[in-house]
Amino acid sequence: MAAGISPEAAFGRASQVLPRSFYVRTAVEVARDLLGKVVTHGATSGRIVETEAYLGIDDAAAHSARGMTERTRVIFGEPGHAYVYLIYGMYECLNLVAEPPGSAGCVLIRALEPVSGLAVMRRRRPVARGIEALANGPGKLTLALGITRRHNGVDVTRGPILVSRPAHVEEFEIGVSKRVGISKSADLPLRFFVKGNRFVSRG
DNA sequence: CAATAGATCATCT
DNA sequence: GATGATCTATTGC
Repeated sequence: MAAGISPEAAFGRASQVLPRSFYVRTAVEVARDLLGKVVTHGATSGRIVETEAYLGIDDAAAHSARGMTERTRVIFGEPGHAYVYLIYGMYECLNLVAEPPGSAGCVLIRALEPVSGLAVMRRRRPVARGIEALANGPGKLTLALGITRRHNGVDVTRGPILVSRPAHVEEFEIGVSKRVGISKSADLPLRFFVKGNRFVSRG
């Protein structure tokens, strides 16, 4: 490599943290566009391969469906922040807030393809057999990345959790299906995933 | 393979 | 007092 040429210039583009404007769109647009992006926390990071959109209106499955409460406050707040909540008394789920302040709408991150910090992830998820199982579910990926309710409300354009567009983006097809594990508004096609990717939580 | 039960608790009714 | 945007182990085909 020639002197004076940065690695970024040599490879064409650097990894770049997604700006606030990325999140100021509908939850569906943000959910689709988050596929292929990378979530980083500390030494661990993973590529998003599965998401679900939760809407501000006409979506009974969304936590925001009954208006703002103490728990759902961040969903109504500034886009580009993390909404982390406890599910089934045991696991935590990571969401990214979409849409402008005042408008509810968020995206559940359902599965990651591990990118860095694999050894740390394995330590945090000793029951996982292969690397596919480290983060192929919403409760698993928060464990693997060390994300907890402490991170509820953090700004993912600033850290300690960051979401970026990787320097090298591979092409992929987007699959669409019903969301997983809900009983209300269950038939809406709001789950998006990288077609054929082995780290998706189900086919 | 599929189906099911148990773990465990903050939030909301 | 009931309800989950889940995961794992176990049981049954």
